[in-house]
Amino acid sequence: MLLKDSIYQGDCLEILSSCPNSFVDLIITSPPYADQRANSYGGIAPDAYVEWFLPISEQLFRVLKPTGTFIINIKEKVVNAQRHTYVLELILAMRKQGWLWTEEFIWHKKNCHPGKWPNRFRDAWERLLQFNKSKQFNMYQDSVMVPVGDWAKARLKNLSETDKLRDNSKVGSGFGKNVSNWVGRDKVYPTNVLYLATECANKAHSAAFPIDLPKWFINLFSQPGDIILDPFLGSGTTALAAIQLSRHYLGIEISEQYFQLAKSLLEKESSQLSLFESTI
Amino acid sequence: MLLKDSIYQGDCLEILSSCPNSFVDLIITSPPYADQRANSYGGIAPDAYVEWFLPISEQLFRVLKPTGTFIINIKEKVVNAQRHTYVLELILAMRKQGWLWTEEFIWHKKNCHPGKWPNRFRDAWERLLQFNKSKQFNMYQDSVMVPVGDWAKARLKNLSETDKLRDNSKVGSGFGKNVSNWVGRDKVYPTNVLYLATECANKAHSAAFPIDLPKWFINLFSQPGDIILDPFLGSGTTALAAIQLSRHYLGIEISEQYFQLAKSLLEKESSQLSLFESTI
DNA sequence: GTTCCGCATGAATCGATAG
DNA sequence: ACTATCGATTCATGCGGAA
Repeated sequence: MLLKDSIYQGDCLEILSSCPNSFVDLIITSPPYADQRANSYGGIAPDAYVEWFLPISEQLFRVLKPTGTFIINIKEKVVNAQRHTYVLELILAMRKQGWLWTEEFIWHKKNCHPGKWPNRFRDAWERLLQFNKSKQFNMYQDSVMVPVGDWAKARLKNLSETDKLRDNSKVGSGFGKNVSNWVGRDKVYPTNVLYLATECANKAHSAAFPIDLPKWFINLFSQPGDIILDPFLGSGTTALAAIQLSRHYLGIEISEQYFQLAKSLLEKESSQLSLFESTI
Repeated sequence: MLLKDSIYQGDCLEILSSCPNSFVDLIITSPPYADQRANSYGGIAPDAYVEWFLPISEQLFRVLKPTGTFIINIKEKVVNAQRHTYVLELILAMRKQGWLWTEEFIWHKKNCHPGKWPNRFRDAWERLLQFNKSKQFNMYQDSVMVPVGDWAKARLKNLSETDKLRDNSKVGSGFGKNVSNWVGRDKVYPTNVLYLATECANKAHSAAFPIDLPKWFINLFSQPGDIILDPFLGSGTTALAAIQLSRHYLGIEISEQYFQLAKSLLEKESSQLSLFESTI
């Protein structure tokens, strides 16, 4: 039996087996991409990726509540000058397991990895696949509404000199017309594209994705007190986001090194939180 | 035998059959989405989409030069509260036809259609799938370079100074190369995400993509004088882009109404162009 | 105390070289 | 022929020391 607000070190398939059915409200994870993180996961070969992941997604299906959501952050790598198809095949295979493929959000990365090649540009986006067990899943859209002020500010920023040239678009003229759709409203709903920067590598503790990413989905698909699971915890970003939003968390990480890092970061966060609460 | 700089009205499968092998340099198209444009295409059902498209992509494979590129703008629709899988299946099936799935660009729509649903947000992106016949395809990256990000303005005021030092520290053999790459640099290569407004040049119709989209790919994957094909021409945006960039075009459109619209728009553009040329 | 600037560092990919 | 390793390429970001 797993405890709430805990993280476990070990193989997620093993640890998940001691988790009850219909236990968690939301799963957010970023599994190791094919051939990445070879030291902890043995570098799953692209051709073997689906086969490797399916037993895990089967367990995740079991532990997720019927109203819950599963968000998976993934991107196919280039193999032999082509995009590999393991992500496409994974979606098709998970549907056969019973998952509903509800939506595909896009993480548009503000700062992607540099590089230059004769046949392709830098990869500036990743998939955020949303899976559900039923059509009646919990979604709290109002919690992620964007204030019109911010929205306008963001759009105006895009009209800066540089961005005008970058996009080579006529937003200048078309802008007013579209703005008029929103004038008078306090908040607007976001879209299915998230435009965020990756966390910089030389930050104190870099993570695969920025904390705003799990935070956004936690707000959207859960309520305070719900349980958030991340079976590939890494440095603990998902659990950190859960704490900061008053949700319970459950984390699994196979690598001793990442586990210790996550542990210390979470302890630090918790102590700061209780310190803060005691001073109120 | 098809003529350059012409558009044809009829079924693209039929008309393509009279097109020679290895004839066109670049194909850009936005095929009718499943269940859309029901009046012209009989509303292809999502489940029948792949079956309907494969004979067409087979013809396109034949008419494309070995160094050419095929760009297809597509997005799966929502069926029964799920994203349908016909696009994923189409990619897998086209690979079996011999196509290489080189890349997936994202069109991040700046101002997407407003709307609200209980279980999803507004859809602000579409796929731009790149297929090739061989790994050695033509790509002219310099033609689509964009201004460097804002960070450079604030930080690289003394760039030349820095780069001189950087270059001097290296061995003399590389002299000049690195300097020319960086001194006075104000442009960088773009990424695989295109952030464009949905606004299209002519508002008489809907569904078409903005002309900057085909223009970007025409600049990237072809040279002046090359032949650009769009087997689902619609209102003629692709051909218009080709004209404006001094490429030859070839367009096919089944709908009489769209065909006439494209024809008049192209004639107008051509006459303006020749008028402009005669005044030089 | 602000602002400025040098520097290291990436969920990367390709081509060449080596075994 | 086929796999493994390595160097070259690129640009946005945060930290820390300097002005």
